[in-house]
Amino acid sequence: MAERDAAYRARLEAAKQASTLQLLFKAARLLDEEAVRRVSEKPGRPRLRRSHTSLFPHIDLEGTRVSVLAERLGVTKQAASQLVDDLEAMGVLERAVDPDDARARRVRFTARGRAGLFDGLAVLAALEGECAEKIGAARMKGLREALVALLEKMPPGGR
Amino acid sequence: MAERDAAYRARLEAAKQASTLQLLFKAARLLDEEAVRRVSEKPGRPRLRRSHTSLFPHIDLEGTRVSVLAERLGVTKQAASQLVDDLEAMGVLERAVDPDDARARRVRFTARGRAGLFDGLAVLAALEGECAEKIGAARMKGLREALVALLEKMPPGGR
DNA sequence: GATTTTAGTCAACCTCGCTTGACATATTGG
DNA sequence: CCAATATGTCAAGCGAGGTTGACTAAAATC
Repeated sequence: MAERDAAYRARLEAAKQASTLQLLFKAARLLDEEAVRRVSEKPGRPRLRRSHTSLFPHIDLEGTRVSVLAERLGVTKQAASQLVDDLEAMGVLERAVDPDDARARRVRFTARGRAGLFDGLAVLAALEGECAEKIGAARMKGLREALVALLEKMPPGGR
Repeated sequence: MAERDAAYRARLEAAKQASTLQLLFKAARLLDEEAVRRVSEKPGRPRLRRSHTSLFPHIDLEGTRVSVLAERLGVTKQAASQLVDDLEAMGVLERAVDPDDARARRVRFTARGRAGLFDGLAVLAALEGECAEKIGAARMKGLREALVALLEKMPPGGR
């Protein structure tokens, strides 16, 4: 029994030590938490949730229809509409008319929304700068190269 | 107006290109999804959720009290107890008596739970091997070194 | 030995992030 | 011009992942 326990412990330890993926997950989680913490720390900011921010990259400059947003997010249009509702109430997005189709609306950023977006990106850039300082430019470069290579080979087919 | 739009677009593009952190988040998310997909693909496995697996690293070999688990997870003991309930029903964990304290129970893995744990770690190791193949050993080493350095300088104080 | 604290559970409820279903309105296609 | 289709909203509901409050039983404290 004691032997089996020792073997168990040893295998667990080995797995922990070996897994670069676990390190990746942990680092991503911690940094993400830190970024969210810093952004939401700023007073006068609407209380954004992750589901809200995940919408942002999909909003085109000229405005994007709710159904298109839903498709890009992989959710129903009702769900997308709900997110837009929230962000509209916060003054981040607005629904403009679509000149080509009276049924549709074009969801786009307000001036305030754009400003907030850039603020958020600035926070991220600052955090990244701190990381580079801590681990050195060489390691940061290695990190970036590995991630770029990894992402290039990932999306198609998954495996 | 067209000028402002161009500036907006340019700033967004710059931010996207520059952010190694965003690459990190994306890679972690995709790999995590892939790992979860592979593990839950295996038939005959209990349907674990992330909240369940997040409990595992906190369970000691000799068993761990629910209140300790709650503390380590940063949730209430009721929430931790709920997770243990689920995993007990799946046959992954069990509540053993605590010889030192008749109020307490010691939550520990069942034999089946341990086996499943190692299966999961094996899946992770396989996925990591595939990544290394795709990007090359040198880049994988660079990735690992950067992550180790990063995590060493992160937990205390955060910033 | 009485009182207070600690370990754990039961029950009700909450928010978040979605879904399905029903519907009004506008556009497109035969 | 009428039927079929597409855009979006309203309403209800659900599962995940928690929370708070009330309670029991066993230790610890005095």
